[in-house]
Amino acid sequence: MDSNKQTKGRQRIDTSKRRENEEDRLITFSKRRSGLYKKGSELCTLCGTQLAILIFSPSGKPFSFAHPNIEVIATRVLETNPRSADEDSNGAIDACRRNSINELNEQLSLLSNEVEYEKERGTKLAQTTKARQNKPLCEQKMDELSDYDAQKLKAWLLELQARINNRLEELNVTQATHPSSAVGTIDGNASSSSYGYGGHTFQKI
Amino acid sequence: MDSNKQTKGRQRIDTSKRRENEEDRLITFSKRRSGLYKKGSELCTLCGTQLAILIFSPSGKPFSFAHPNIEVIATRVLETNPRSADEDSNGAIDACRRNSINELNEQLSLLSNEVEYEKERGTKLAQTTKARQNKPLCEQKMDELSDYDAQKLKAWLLELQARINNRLEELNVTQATHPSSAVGTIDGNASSSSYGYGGHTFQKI
DNA sequence: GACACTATATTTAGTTA
DNA sequence: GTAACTAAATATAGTGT
Repeated sequence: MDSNKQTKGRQRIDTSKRRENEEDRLITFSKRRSGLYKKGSELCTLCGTQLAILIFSPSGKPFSFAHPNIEVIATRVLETNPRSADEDSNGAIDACRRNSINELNEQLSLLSNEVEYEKERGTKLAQTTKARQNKPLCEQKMDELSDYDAQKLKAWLLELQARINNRLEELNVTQATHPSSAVGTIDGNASSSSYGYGGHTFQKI
Repeated sequence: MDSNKQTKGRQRIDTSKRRENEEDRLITFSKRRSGLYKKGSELCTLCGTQLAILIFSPSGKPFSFAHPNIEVIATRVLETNPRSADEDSNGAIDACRRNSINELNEQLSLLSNEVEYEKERGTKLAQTTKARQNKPLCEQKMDELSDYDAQKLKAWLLELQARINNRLEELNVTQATHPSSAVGTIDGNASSSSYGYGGHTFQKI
Protein backbone atom coordinates (compact mmCIF):
# COMPACT_ATOMS: atom_id res chain seq x y z
CA MET A 1 0.00 0.00 0.00
CA ASP A 2 2.85 2.33 -0.44
CA SER A 3 4.18 1.72 -3.93
CA ASN A 4 1.67 2.88 -6.44
CA LYS A 5 3.81 6.02 -6.75
CA GLN A 6 6.15 5.95 -9.70
CA THR A 7 8.87 8.08 -8.12
CA LYS A 8 9.61 9.64 -4.78
CA GLY A 9 9.18 13.01 -6.42
CA ARG A 10 11.23 15.96 -5.40
CA GLN A 11 13.01 15.35 -2.12
CA ARG A 12 14.06 18.00 0.29
CA ILE A 13 17.75 18.74 0.32
CA ASP A 14 19.71 20.91 2.70
CA THR A 15 20.41 24.07 0.75
CA SER A 16 22.79 25.29 3.42
CA LYS A 17 25.33 22.58 2.70
CA ARG A 18 27.42 21.68 -0.28
CA ARG A 19 26.18 18.67 -2.22
CA GLU A 20 28.96 16.22 -1.52
CA ASN A 21 28.16 13.60 -4.13
CA GLU A 22 29.98 14.60 -7.26
CA GLU A 23 27.39 13.41 -9.74
CA ASP A 24 24.46 14.90 -7.89
CA ARG A 25 26.35 18.15 -7.58
CA LEU A 26 26.97 18.30 -11.29
CA ILE A 27 23.35 17.64 -12.13
CA THR A 28 22.13 20.11 -9.56
CA PHE A 29 24.48 22.71 -10.95
CA SER A 30 23.19 22.22 -14.44
CA LYS A 31 19.52 22.23 -13.50
CA ARG A 32 19.68 25.12 -11.12
CA ARG A 33 21.83 27.18 -13.42
CA SER A 34 19.24 27.02 -16.14
CA GLY A 35 16.57 27.72 -13.56
CA LEU A 36 18.47 30.81 -12.50
CA TYR A 37 18.82 32.02 -16.08
CA LYS A 38 15.15 31.52 -16.67
CA LYS A 39 14.25 33.47 -13.55
CA GLY A 40 16.59 36.22 -14.58
CA SER A 41 15.16 36.34 -18.03
CA GLU A 42 11.63 36.53 -16.71
CA LEU A 43 12.57 39.30 -14.34
CA CYS A 44 13.87 41.25 -17.30
CA THR A 45 10.81 40.88 -19.46
CA LEU A 46 8.30 41.35 -16.66
CA CYS A 47 9.91 44.41 -15.18
CA GLY A 48 11.88 45.88 -18.05
CA THR A 49 15.18 45.54 -16.25
CA GLN A 50 18.56 44.58 -17.59
CA LEU A 51 20.72 42.00 -16.00
CA ALA A 52 23.94 40.04 -16.02
CA ILE A 53 24.67 36.81 -14.19
CA LEU A 54 28.18 35.45 -13.90
CA ILE A 55 28.90 32.05 -12.43
CA PHE A 56 32.21 30.33 -11.90
CA SER A 57 32.30 26.65 -11.26
CA PRO A 58 34.75 25.28 -8.70
CA SER A 59 37.05 24.24 -11.53
CA GLY A 60 37.09 27.76 -12.88
CA LYS A 61 34.77 27.35 -15.82
CA PRO A 62 32.81 30.52 -16.39
CA PHE A 63 29.12 30.64 -17.21
CA SER A 64 27.04 33.67 -17.79
CA PHE A 65 23.83 35.15 -18.95
CA ALA A 66 22.76 38.64 -19.88
CA HIS A 67 19.65 40.36 -21.09
CA PRO A 68 18.94 42.04 -23.36
CA ASN A 69 22.22 43.41 -24.65
CA ILE A 70 24.65 45.12 -22.44
CA GLU A 71 25.47 48.02 -24.71
CA VAL A 72 22.36 49.73 -23.49
CA ILE A 73 23.40 49.24 -19.91
CA ALA A 74 26.84 50.61 -20.64
CA THR A 75 25.49 53.78 -22.15
CA ARG A 76 23.09 54.35 -19.32
CA VAL A 77 25.48 53.68 -16.52
CA LEU A 78 28.31 55.69 -17.98
CA GLU A 79 26.04 58.67 -17.51
CA THR A 80 25.26 58.03 -13.88
CA ASN A 81 27.67 59.41 -11.37
CA PRO A 82 29.22 56.96 -8.96
CA ARG A 83 29.86 59.52 -6.27
CA SER A 84 27.72 60.32 -3.32
CA ALA A 85 28.27 63.38 -1.19
CA ASP A 86 26.22 62.61 1.90
CA GLU A 87 27.69 62.69 5.34
CA ASP A 88 27.69 59.46 7.22
CA SER A 89 25.69 59.75 10.41
CA ASN A 90 27.41 56.90 12.20
CA GLY A 91 30.24 54.41 12.14
CA ALA A 92 28.90 52.38 9.26
CA ILE A 93 31.18 54.27 6.92
CA ASP A 94 34.12 52.08 7.77
CA ALA A 95 32.43 48.96 6.58
CA CYS A 96 31.70 50.63 3.30
CA ARG A 97 35.17 52.02 2.99
CA ARG A 98 36.65 48.63 3.59
CA ASN A 99 34.77 47.44 0.57
CA SER A 100 36.26 50.07 -1.67
CA ILE A 101 39.21 47.91 -2.39
CA ASN A 102 37.02 45.04 -3.43
CA GLU A 103 35.42 47.39 -5.86
CA LEU A 104 38.53 47.44 -7.97
CA ASN A 105 39.10 43.76 -7.63
CA GLU A 106 35.69 43.22 -9.03
CA GLN A 107 36.30 45.55 -11.89
CA LEU A 108 39.32 43.54 -12.86
CA SER A 109 37.60 40.27 -12.34
CA LEU A 110 34.62 41.12 -14.42
CA LEU A 111 36.72 42.83 -17.05
CA SER A 112 38.68 39.71 -17.74
CA ASN A 113 35.77 37.40 -17.40
CA GLU A 114 33.64 39.03 -20.00
CA VAL A 115 35.75 37.45 -22.67
CA GLU A 116 34.69 34.07 -21.42
CA TYR A 117 31.17 35.31 -21.05
CA GLU A 118 30.90 36.28 -24.67
CA LYS A 119 32.38 33.02 -25.72
CA GLU A 120 29.62 31.14 -24.00
CA ARG A 121 26.97 33.47 -25.31
CA GLY A 122 28.28 33.05 -28.83
CA THR A 123 28.17 29.33 -28.36
CA LYS A 124 24.57 29.42 -27.30
CA LEU A 125 23.60 31.73 -30.09
CA ALA A 126 25.25 29.52 -32.64
CA GLN A 127 23.58 26.45 -31.22
CA THR A 128 20.19 28.08 -31.35
CA THR A 129 20.78 29.23 -34.89
CA LYS A 130 21.55 25.72 -35.93
CA ALA A 131 18.15 24.60 -34.72
CA ARG A 132 19.44 22.44 -31.89
CA GLN A 133 21.47 20.24 -34.16
CA ASN A 134 23.23 18.83 -31.10
CA LYS A 135 26.67 20.16 -31.89
CA PRO A 136 28.38 19.88 -28.48
CA LEU A 137 30.38 23.12 -28.29
CA CYS A 138 31.46 25.75 -30.73
CA GLU A 139 34.94 26.86 -29.79
CA GLN A 140 35.49 29.57 -32.33
CA LYS A 141 38.42 31.87 -32.62
CA MET A 142 36.63 34.67 -30.90
CA ASP A 143 39.72 36.79 -30.91
CA GLU A 144 39.97 36.97 -34.63
CA LEU A 145 38.07 40.19 -34.99
CA SER A 146 37.16 41.86 -38.22
CA ASP A 147 38.89 45.09 -39.12
CA TYR A 148 35.84 47.10 -38.25
CA ASP A 149 35.47 45.39 -34.91
CA ALA A 150 39.11 45.90 -34.11
CA GLN A 151 38.79 49.62 -34.69
CA LYS A 152 35.69 49.86 -32.60
CA LEU A 153 37.39 47.85 -29.93
CA LYS A 154 40.28 50.24 -29.86
CA ALA A 155 37.92 53.15 -29.45
CA TRP A 156 36.26 51.44 -26.54
CA LEU A 157 39.54 50.70 -24.86
CA LEU A 158 40.65 54.30 -25.23
CA GLU A 159 37.44 55.47 -23.67
CA LEU A 160 37.95 52.94 -20.94
CA GLN A 161 41.33 54.34 -20.20
CA ALA A 162 39.94 57.85 -20.16
CA ARG A 163 37.50 56.68 -17.55
CA ILE A 164 40.23 55.10 -15.51
CA ASN A 165 42.23 58.27 -15.55
CA ASN A 166 39.19 60.27 -14.58
CA ARG A 167 38.66 57.95 -11.70
CA LEU A 168 42.23 58.44 -10.58
CA GLU A 169 41.90 62.20 -10.79
CA GLU A 170 38.73 61.94 -8.81
CA LEU A 171 40.65 60.07 -6.15
CA ASN A 172 43.35 62.69 -6.08
CA VAL A 173 40.75 65.29 -5.36
CA THR A 174 39.26 63.23 -2.61
CA GLN A 175 42.71 62.61 -1.22
CA ALA A 176 43.63 66.28 -1.30
CA THR A 177 43.48 66.64 2.47
CA HIS A 178 45.84 63.71 2.78
CA PRO A 179 49.22 65.17 1.79
CA SER A 180 51.30 62.02 1.98
CA SER A 181 49.91 60.24 -1.04
CA ALA A 182 49.37 61.61 -4.47
CA VAL A 183 47.80 58.87 -6.51
CA GLY A 184 48.69 60.00 -10.00
CA THR A 185 47.09 58.96 -13.25
CA ILE A 186 48.09 56.14 -15.49
CA ASP A 187 50.78 57.22 -17.90
CA GLY A 188 50.59 54.32 -20.23
CA ASN A 189 53.95 52.70 -19.79
CA ALA A 190 52.74 49.55 -18.15
CA SER A 191 52.43 46.93 -20.83
CA SER A 192 54.89 44.21 -20.09
CA SER A 193 53.32 41.54 -17.93
CA SER A 194 52.84 38.53 -20.15
CA TYR A 195 50.52 35.57 -20.01
CA GLY A 196 51.00 31.98 -21.06
CA TYR A 197 48.88 31.22 -24.07
CA GLY A 198 47.74 27.66 -23.91
CA GLY A 199 44.35 27.00 -25.40
CA HIS A 200 41.68 27.43 -22.78
CA THR A 201 39.25 24.58 -23.06
CA PHE A 202 36.02 24.19 -21.28
CA GLN A 203 36.05 21.37 -18.86
CA LYS A 204 33.37 19.87 -16.77
CA ILE A 205 32.68 21.29 -13.37
CA MET B 1 -20.37 27.83 -2.91
CA ASP B 2 -17.28 29.34 -4.33
CA SER B 3 -15.96 31.65 -1.67
CA ASN B 4 -14.66 29.63 1.21
CA LYS B 5 -11.23 30.36 -0.26
CA GLN B 6 -9.45 33.23 1.45
CA THR B 7 -7.49 34.34 -1.57
CA LYS B 8 -7.23 33.50 -5.23
CA GLY B 9 -3.74 32.22 -4.58
CA ARG B 10 -1.01 32.58 -7.10
CA GLN B 11 -2.36 33.49 -10.49
CA ARG B 12 -0.70 32.72 -13.77
CA ILE B 13 0.90 35.70 -15.45
CA ASP B 14 2.40 35.96 -18.90
CA THR B 15 6.12 35.97 -18.33
CA SER B 16 6.79 36.87 -21.94
CA LYS B 17 5.30 40.33 -21.54
CA ARG B 18 6.20 43.34 -19.53
CA ARG B 19 3.99 43.93 -16.52
CA GLU B 20 2.25 47.12 -17.53
CA ASN B 21 0.74 48.13 -14.21
CA GLU B 22 3.33 50.22 -12.46
CA GLU B 23 2.57 49.08 -8.94
CA ASP B 24 2.41 45.40 -9.82
CA ARG B 25 5.67 45.74 -11.71
CA LEU B 26 7.40 47.28 -8.75
CA ILE B 27 6.22 44.59 -6.42
CA THR B 28 7.09 41.84 -8.85
CA PHE B 29 10.53 43.32 -9.25
CA SER B 30 11.12 43.32 -5.55
CA LYS B 31 9.82 39.83 -4.95
CA ARG B 32 11.49 38.20 -7.89
CA ARG B 33 14.76 39.96 -7.26
CA SER B 34 15.00 38.46 -3.82
CA GLY B 35 13.93 35.14 -5.23
CA LEU B 36 16.73 35.36 -7.75
CA TYR B 37 19.28 36.19 -5.06
CA LYS B 38 18.11 33.28 -3.00
CA LYS B 39 18.39 30.89 -5.91
CA GLY B 40 21.83 32.20 -6.67
CA SER B 41 22.92 31.86 -3.11
CA GLU B 42 21.66 28.29 -2.95
CA LEU B 43 23.43 27.42 -6.17
CA CYS B 44 26.65 28.65 -4.61
CA THR B 45 26.37 26.68 -1.43
CA LEU B 46 25.05 23.51 -3.04
CA CYS B 47 27.60 23.38 -5.83
CA GLY B 48 30.52 25.34 -4.44
CA THR B 49 30.37 27.93 -7.21
CA GLN B 50 30.92 31.64 -7.07
CA LEU B 51 28.56 34.10 -8.61
CA ALA B 52 27.67 37.68 -9.29
CA ILE B 53 24.31 39.05 -10.32
CA LEU B 54 23.90 42.59 -11.56
CA ILE B 55 20.50 44.12 -12.21
CA PHE B 56 19.63 47.55 -13.49
CA SER B 57 16.13 48.85 -13.08
CA PRO B 58 14.54 50.82 -15.91
CA SER B 59 15.35 54.01 -14.04
CA GLY B 60 19.00 53.08 -13.82
CA LYS B 61 19.16 52.02 -10.23
CA PRO B 62 21.70 49.24 -9.82
CA PHE B 63 21.17 46.16 -7.71
CA SER B 64 23.55 43.36 -7.20
CA PHE B 65 24.47 40.26 -5.34
CA ALA B 66 27.67 38.28 -5.07
CA HIS B 67 28.88 35.22 -3.29
CA PRO B 68 31.14 34.69 -1.53
CA ASN B 69 33.59 37.52 -2.19
CA ILE B 70 34.75 38.39 -5.62
CA GLU B 71 38.44 38.73 -4.87
CA VAL B 72 38.73 35.00 -5.00
CA ILE B 73 37.08 34.93 -8.39
CA ALA B 74 39.36 37.67 -9.64
CA THR B 75 42.48 35.78 -8.70
CA ARG B 76 41.26 32.60 -10.25
CA VAL B 77 40.07 34.05 -13.49
CA LEU B 78 43.08 36.25 -14.05
CA GLU B 79 44.99 33.01 -14.37
CA THR B 80 42.72 31.44 -16.96
CA ASN B 81 43.44 32.21 -20.55
CA PRO B 82 40.67 33.80 -22.58
CA ARG B 83 41.88 32.51 -25.92
CA SER B 84 40.78 29.43 -27.78
CA ALA B 85 42.70 28.13 -30.76
CA ASP B 86 40.23 25.68 -32.26
CA GLU B 87 39.18 25.83 -35.87
CA ASP B 88 35.55 26.46 -36.58
CA SER B 89 33.98 23.63 -38.50
CA ASN B 90 31.11 25.63 -39.94
CA GLY B 91 29.53 29.04 -40.41
CA ALA B 92 28.66 29.56 -36.78
CA ILE B 93 31.78 31.60 -36.38
CA ASP B 94 30.10 34.72 -37.69
CA ALA B 95 27.57 34.76 -34.93
CA CYS B 96 30.35 34.53 -32.41
CA ARG B 97 32.40 37.18 -34.11
CA ARG B 98 29.50 39.53 -34.15
CA ASN B 99 29.41 39.25 -30.41
CA SER B 100 33.03 40.21 -30.01
CA ILE B 101 32.20 43.85 -30.01
CA ASN B 102 29.66 43.40 -27.27
CA GLU B 103 32.39 41.81 -25.27
CA LEU B 104 34.13 45.13 -24.84
CA ASN B 105 30.93 46.98 -24.23
CA GLU B 106 30.27 44.65 -21.41
CA GLN B 107 33.69 45.14 -19.98
CA LEU B 108 33.07 48.85 -19.88
CA SER B 109 29.62 48.46 -18.53
CA LEU B 110 30.56 46.17 -15.73
CA LEU B 111 33.66 48.15 -14.97
CA SER B 112 31.73 51.28 -14.28
CA ASN B 113 28.88 49.55 -12.59
CA GLU B 114 30.94 47.87 -9.97
CA VAL B 115 31.21 51.16 -8.17
CA GLU B 116 27.48 51.10 -7.71
CA TYR B 117 27.56 47.46 -6.88
CA GLU B 118 29.94 47.99 -4.02
CA LYS B 119 27.89 50.86 -2.78
CA GLU B 120 24.89 48.64 -2.45
CA ARG B 121 26.89 45.87 -0.88
CA GLY B 122 28.34 48.27 1.62
CA THR B 123 24.86 49.44 2.39
CA LYS B 124 23.67 45.94 3.04
CA LEU B 125 26.65 45.12 5.14
CA ALA B 126 26.17 48.19 7.25
CA GLN B 127 22.52 47.43 7.69
CA THR B 128 23.25 43.90 8.80
CA THR B 129 25.89 45.10 11.21
CA LYS B 130 23.41 47.43 12.78
CA ALA B 131 21.12 44.52 13.50
CA ARG B 132 18.33 45.63 11.18
CA GLN B 133 17.87 48.93 12.90
CA ASN B 134 15.78 50.05 9.96
CA LYS B 135 18.06 52.77 8.77
CA PRO B 136 16.82 53.38 5.22
CA LEU B 137 20.05 53.76 3.25
CA CYS B 138 23.65 54.46 4.05
CA GLU B 139 24.98 56.84 1.45
CA GLN B 140 28.60 57.04 2.44
CA LYS B 141 31.37 58.79 0.67
CA MET B 142 32.63 55.61 -0.87
CA ASP B 143 35.20 57.46 -2.90
CA GLU B 144 37.01 58.85 0.05
CA LEU B 145 39.56 56.08 0.19
CA SER B 146 42.26 55.70 2.74
CA ASP B 147 45.84 56.23 1.70
CA TYR B 148 46.51 52.56 1.71
CA ASP B 149 43.47 51.81 -0.38
CA ALA B 150 44.37 54.51 -2.84
CA GLN B 151 47.79 53.02 -3.36
CA LYS B 152 46.40 49.56 -3.79
CA LEU B 153 43.83 50.96 -6.17
CA LYS B 154 46.53 52.51 -8.27
CA ALA B 155 48.35 49.20 -8.46
CA TRP B 156 45.18 47.51 -9.62
CA LEU B 157 44.52 50.08 -12.25
CA LEU B 158 48.06 49.76 -13.57
CA GLU B 159 47.68 46.05 -13.79
CA LEU B 160 44.38 46.59 -15.50
CA GLN B 161 46.01 48.73 -18.09
CA ALA B 162 48.72 46.16 -18.60
CA ARG B 163 46.01 43.66 -19.31
CA ILE B 164 44.32 45.97 -21.75
CA ASN B 165 47.53 46.49 -23.60
CA ASN B 166 48.18 42.80 -23.69
CA ARG B 167 44.77 42.30 -25.12
CA LEU B 168 45.48 44.84 -27.82
CA GLU B 169 48.75 43.18 -28.68
CA GLU B 170 46.95 39.91 -28.81
CA LEU B 171 44.56 41.43 -31.31
CA ASN B 172 47.39 42.73 -33.41
CA VAL B 173 48.76 39.26 -33.66
CA THR B 174 45.43 37.89 -34.65
CA GLN B 175 45.03 40.67 -37.17
CA ALA B 176 48.43 40.07 -38.66
CA THR B 177 47.03 38.61 -41.86
CA HIS B 178 44.84 41.67 -42.24
CA PRO B 179 47.28 44.34 -43.42
CA SER B 180 44.91 47.31 -43.51
CA SER B 181 44.41 47.77 -39.79
CA ALA B 182 47.04 47.85 -37.12
CA VAL B 183 45.25 48.18 -33.84
CA GLY B 184 47.98 49.63 -31.67
CA THR B 185 48.21 49.69 -27.92
CA ILE B 186 47.00 52.36 -25.61
CA ASP B 187 49.59 55.07 -25.20
CA GLY B 188 48.11 56.81 -22.26
CA ASN B 189 47.22 60.21 -23.62
CA ALA B 190 43.48 59.89 -23.34
CA SER B 191 42.44 61.53 -20.13
CA SER B 192 40.28 64.52 -20.89
CA SER B 193 36.63 63.54 -21.08
CA SER B 194 34.94 64.99 -18.02
CA TYR B 195 31.83 64.10 -16.15
CA GLY B 196 29.33 66.23 -14.32
CA TYR B 197 29.46 65.58 -10.62
CA GLY B 198 26.05 65.86 -9.14
CA GLY B 199 25.40 63.60 -6.20
CA HIS B 200 24.08 60.27 -7.39
CA THR B 201 21.12 59.33 -5.28
CA PHE B 202 19.26 56.10 -5.28
CA GLN B 203 15.77 56.43 -6.52
CA LYS B 204 12.94 54.04 -6.71
CA ILE B 205 12.52 51.90 -9.77
C1' DG C 1 5.09 50.67 1.32
C1' DA C 2 7.48 46.53 3.96
C1' DC C 3 5.48 42.19 5.93
C1' DA C 4 2.29 38.07 6.37
C1' DC C 5 -0.86 34.93 4.18
C1' DT C 6 -2.76 31.38 1.19
C1' DA C 7 -3.66 29.05 -2.95
C1' DT C 8 -1.76 28.03 -7.00
C1' DA C 9 2.18 28.07 -10.48
C1' DT C 10 6.65 26.74 -11.09
C1' DT C 11 10.98 24.41 -10.06
C1' DT C 12 13.54 20.52 -9.28
C1' DA C 13 15.32 15.77 -6.79
C1' DG C 14 15.17 11.47 -7.90
C1' DT C 15 14.22 8.24 -11.31
C1' DT C 16 13.67 6.02 -15.80
C1' DA C 17 14.20 5.57 -20.92
C1' DG D 1 25.88 12.17 -20.97
C1' DT D 2 20.69 13.74 -21.59
C1' DA D 3 16.06 14.09 -22.11
C1' DA D 4 11.60 13.14 -20.06
C1' DC D 5 8.79 12.18 -16.13
C1' DT D 6 6.59 12.46 -11.53
C1' DA D 7 5.67 14.13 -7.13
C1' DA D 8 7.10 16.98 -3.65
C1' DA D 9 9.25 21.38 -2.49
C1' DT D 10 9.49 26.06 -3.31
C1' DA D 11 8.31 30.60 -5.29
C1' DT D 12 5.12 33.96 -5.87
C1' DA D 13 0.38 36.64 -7.47
C1' DG D 14 -3.01 38.58 -5.30
C1' DT D 15 -4.59 39.99 -0.93
C1' DG D 16 -4.76 41.95 3.60
C1' DT D 17 -2.44 44.59 7.65
